[in-house]
Amino acid sequence: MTSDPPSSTVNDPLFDSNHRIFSDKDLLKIGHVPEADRIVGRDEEISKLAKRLNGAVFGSSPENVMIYGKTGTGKSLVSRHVSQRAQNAAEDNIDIGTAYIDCAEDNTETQVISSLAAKLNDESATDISVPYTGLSTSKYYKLLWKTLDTQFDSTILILDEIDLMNNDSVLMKLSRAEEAGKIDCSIGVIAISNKIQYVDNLNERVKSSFQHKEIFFKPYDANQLREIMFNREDAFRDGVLTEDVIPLSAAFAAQEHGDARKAIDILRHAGEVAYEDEAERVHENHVRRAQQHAEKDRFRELVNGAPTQAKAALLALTELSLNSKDDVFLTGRIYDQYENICMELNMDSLSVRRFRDILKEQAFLGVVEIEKINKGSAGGIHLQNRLIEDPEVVRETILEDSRMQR
DNA sequence: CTTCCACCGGAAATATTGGTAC
DNA sequence: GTACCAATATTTCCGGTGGAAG
Repeated sequence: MTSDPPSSTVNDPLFDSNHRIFSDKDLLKIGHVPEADRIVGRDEEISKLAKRLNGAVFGSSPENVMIYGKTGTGKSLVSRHVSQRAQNAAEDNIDIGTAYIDCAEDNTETQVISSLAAKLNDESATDISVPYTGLSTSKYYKLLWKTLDTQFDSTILILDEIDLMNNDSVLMKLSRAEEAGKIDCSIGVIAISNKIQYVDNLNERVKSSFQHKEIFFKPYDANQLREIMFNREDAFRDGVLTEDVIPLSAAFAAQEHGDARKAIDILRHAGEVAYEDEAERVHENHVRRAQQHAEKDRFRELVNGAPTQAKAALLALTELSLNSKDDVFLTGRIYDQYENICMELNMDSLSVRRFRDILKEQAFLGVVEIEKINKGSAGGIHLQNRLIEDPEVVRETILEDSRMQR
């Protein structure tokens, strides 16, 4: 997590180690955990969480905790911070393991368990190797238990964005492992979610075995956002930031329900914009442009990162939009166009059923908009699809892909 | 008030991908 | 190379929809 000091051994002038704008950009990275005295306005949450984990430090069981709060309110930050401190504070004869899993990446039971095992496993200490994939779920569990047993007295597991996981039973199995005598290591789970109803939707069996306390995180207010950013000012060189930059970024982020992640993103972007501009200092207009860029970039990335079939589908929709004055089209109409495109590009075309789902996925990502309409006896229920962004822009983005050339 | 159109969308079945272990 | 495994992609099948037309 800590970065290397800037090296001065590079003498090719093409790469300059003395960045004009940033002095330590890592401070603005998403996963960055600042030192204790730089965490703003979360004292209460920190001490609450610490109380729950207290047991681990002295060799008894930590409690499970469920943390709620919107994005960018410091949930992951505080969890990582407190668990790290618990690990450091543990008594001499006590070994605490900690692991952080983002369920947005590992969103199945097996992936979570295998990642946990891989992260906690110290091969030199356990003589176990955890394969990246290929084993059955139960084998991964066995590897995890073995790892925990041989290395730790207590473990704190952070499961971030747990609502994105498709299977609850991990929570149950983790809580039960100890009482079932499978392992001799206590486990405390910190589950993080931004949906308050998460627990309500849990399976009853899971709910009863995952006994937990709940902690709520409030959004940051504008003052706290500002303070957070001032705390990371060191990421920039001295005097590079003009006065308005931080307050303005804070204001933008405050509009997004006090999302500190957004605030820092904008700040970093503004620095990048200023750099590309060859400006000496970061000004207010860089922040504004950073804000706009962020939106466009996000969209381009969505389209660019889409699978080839999805691109073909979007291309069909774009061509229809460009060639008629309408901008909404029925799925069937788009499908015909899509089949033409596939034929010309010499690629396989998917079934209509699948095609519908692809459009729905794109709607979920915010690239298209779908409305359900009913034509009565003239044709029942249909979906009307519309591109949200300018078709010309979408078309250009898609055509950047070499597989889309005709 | 009923009919009826043709697409919608859930579910199950099947195929494909990408990996370990032996 | 063979047997497994999880995850994801796609196809097949089919009952459900709901408002305009009659």
